[in-house]
Amino acid sequence: MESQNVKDTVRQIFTEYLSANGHRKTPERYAILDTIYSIDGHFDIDTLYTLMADQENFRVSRATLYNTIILLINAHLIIKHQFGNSSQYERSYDRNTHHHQICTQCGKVTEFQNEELQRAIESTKLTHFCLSHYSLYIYGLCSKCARANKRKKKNNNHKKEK
Amino acid sequence: MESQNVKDTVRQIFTEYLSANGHRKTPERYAILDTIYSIDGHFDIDTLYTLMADQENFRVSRATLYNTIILLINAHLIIKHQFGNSSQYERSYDRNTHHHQICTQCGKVTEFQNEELQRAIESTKLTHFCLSHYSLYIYGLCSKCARANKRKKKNNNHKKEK
DNA sequence: GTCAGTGCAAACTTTTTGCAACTAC
DNA sequence: GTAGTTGCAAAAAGTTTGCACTGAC
Repeated sequence: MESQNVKDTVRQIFTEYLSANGHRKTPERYAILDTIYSIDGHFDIDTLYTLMADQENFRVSRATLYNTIILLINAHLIIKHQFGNSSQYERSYDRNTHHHQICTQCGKVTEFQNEELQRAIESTKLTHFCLSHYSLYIYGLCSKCARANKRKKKNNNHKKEK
Repeated sequence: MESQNVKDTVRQIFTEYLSANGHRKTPERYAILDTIYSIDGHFDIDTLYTLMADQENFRVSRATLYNTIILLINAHLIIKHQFGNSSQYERSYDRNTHHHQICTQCGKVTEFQNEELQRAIESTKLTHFCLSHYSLYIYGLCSKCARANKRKKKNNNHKKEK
């Protein structure tokens, strides 16, 4: 789907959500949705704030960002993650299901897809629970940090031998 | 394994970790480890602080709790979760692998086990990444909230009909 | 004796809240 | 016109940091 089509579609979904829940269709809300759907990958509130402040887009306050984010989560247009210190968000419409690898050393987050895993999770029978979405976070060492550690260990051994 | 045995074992693991990394074996650190290993399920810093302040155990400051928690994570004796506002922790030694269901409405977190799912995740081939541990969070509605919503919807329909 | 670790309070970061002004309906 | 929204600033909540003191080694 083309980028503009996606933006139009999510705007429509958002409009329906706002109407259905008696919320107003303010220009701020649409500007925020538009900006979010022009970001690839994760973002936090501060990044979004700066992005909207810098570009000619639209100037909105942090409070409005937080308010709108809640609406967008409820409208299933974005999902929230909590790795690291601040909350991270990502758009959820027209994006492939993916999982997250988080390096416990440098904090780097990478995404990966795995259909088999996806199937396994989605076909899990849950008791007393109605699934909406899920997040799988895999923690460990990225190749860069693993290599750095190896080198460090080697150096330490050399020191000891002296 | 008996509770006391577990506590002895983790204390030993912690001792080895501290020695290996040139950290001191302070009474505060062991008191914190002991308290954590007498808690079932999740806890946050504040809960731990209150628990240790109330009981005769040992009085430690929040700063020390944060410091020690980091050591315990690195020693693989506890793992960190980030649902809701504050970070949650749980002991990881001698506890069954489990996944988390989080109600998006009331925030309640429940654990469940599923060996098939566990196998699927653990057998996933990762590229450029060395797995240490993982967390699967399933979001949705708990049965209580799902029922409450149904009732609410019904009432709204009745109102509209008037 | 030395320096890592501790307690305390202050600082910092992220998020929430109260309130006056604004505007979508 | 009115009530839901916005922006701002203040407050709250969670975590980190600086510093003097303590105690493990």
